[in-house]
Amino acid sequence: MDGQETTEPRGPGRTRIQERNRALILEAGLAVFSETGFRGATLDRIAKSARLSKPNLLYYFPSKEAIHLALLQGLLDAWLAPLRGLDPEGEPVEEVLAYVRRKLELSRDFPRESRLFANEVLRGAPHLTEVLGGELAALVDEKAAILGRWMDEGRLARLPPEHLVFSIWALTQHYADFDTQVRAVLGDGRDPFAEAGPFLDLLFRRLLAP
Amino acid sequence: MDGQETTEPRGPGRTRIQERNRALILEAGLAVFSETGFRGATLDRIAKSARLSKPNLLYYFPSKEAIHLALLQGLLDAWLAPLRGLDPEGEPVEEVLAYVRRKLELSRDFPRESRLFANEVLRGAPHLTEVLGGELAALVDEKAAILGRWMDEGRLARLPPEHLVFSIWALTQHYADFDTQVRAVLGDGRDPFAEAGPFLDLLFRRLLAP
DNA sequence: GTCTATACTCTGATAGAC
DNA sequence: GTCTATCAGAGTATAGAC
Repeated sequence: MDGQETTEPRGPGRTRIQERNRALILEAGLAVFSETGFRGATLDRIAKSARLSKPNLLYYFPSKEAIHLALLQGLLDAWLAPLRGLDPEGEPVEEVLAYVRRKLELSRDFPRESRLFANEVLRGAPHLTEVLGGELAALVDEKAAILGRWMDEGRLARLPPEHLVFSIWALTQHYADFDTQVRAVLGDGRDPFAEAGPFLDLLFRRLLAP
Repeated sequence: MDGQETTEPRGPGRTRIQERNRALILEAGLAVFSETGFRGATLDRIAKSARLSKPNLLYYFPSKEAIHLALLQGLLDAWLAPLRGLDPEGEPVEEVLAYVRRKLELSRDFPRESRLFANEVLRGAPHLTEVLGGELAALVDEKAAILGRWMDEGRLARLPPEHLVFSIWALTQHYADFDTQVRAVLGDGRDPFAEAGPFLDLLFRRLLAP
């Protein structure tokens, strides 16, 4: 998700080369895993994409699974950041709209990360069970409580708060995960994300107006 | 999607056993492909699930790809039927709501089919390119025109019609494809689909009211 | 730190007996 | 129609030279 080795602090005892190669492998792994899922990905293709030999890959990561886990871990913070940013002190409708916008930007700017995540959840999320039931569920609970309070105060239309969150996830991620289908329907020359922005803005404004 | 060999017409020159085994293989293929995607699925697992030997599998289908293609083909009609059912003579809001309901029922009753489809589109839909750009795009164009007409007549809120369709797909399929995540957030003892029904009803009623 | 070579398993697919 | 046996290739991972 970034590549600045000069500013990024290095792990304990890691040389610049090691940092660089780890980054190369993660970048390659992201490309391959997001396309074919965990089981469909092969070390051969990751190695080729990273321009490293297969054994060299396994010098940096003990296994294929380790690469996958490292990617998912690194992804999660960035993925949950927009929801974390929902400010209980803010203006309700605008707060939710800002969340929708940030989430749509993630879909636009990091579609491979979105698909990596989608692939994992589709499988039943074997590498994410603890996170989904723990960190994620807790975060949604916390923010759902805020949304519920706003609804009680009449500052937001009454809706099941968790499903409101699901609807934001579904609508924004759809443009990354189903990109192929969206483009097939819209045809060439149209920009799905440019159209999705105003559409989702309008949708949630209508939905949430108290 | 069904199993009644007695009422279902048989293909040309197929015995009852052949029909039955083909159905067994497709059922097993659906289970495996929907979990791990095309590349992640193996003939071994499909064979085991169908309780047939691997060569016997390949007696009925010439290749792994053929099983996958047969599944996708069989799926598409059922998948597009709800949208086809959108009646230009009906009452606009109720027509769209009926479509949403039928689509959500598909997600609830055929989640594996939904995930099979999601897996394929996530990969870039190599086995569906013609269909997406052809049949699907044409159907959406046709129905988008109807929606646009209703909007012109002031019987439906003005929205980009294609994105309205995308939003229906995204919101209904989310409950099948991200079932793991939804359940992790909601916790045990809650029924995602029972809650999603009224929620989506409310959402689209608010969104579409002229 | 990186490579070649290789062990060993799994995978899709075929041959041929019954 | 179904099975056992088997193939060639791809898969993950390791050993060991440099």
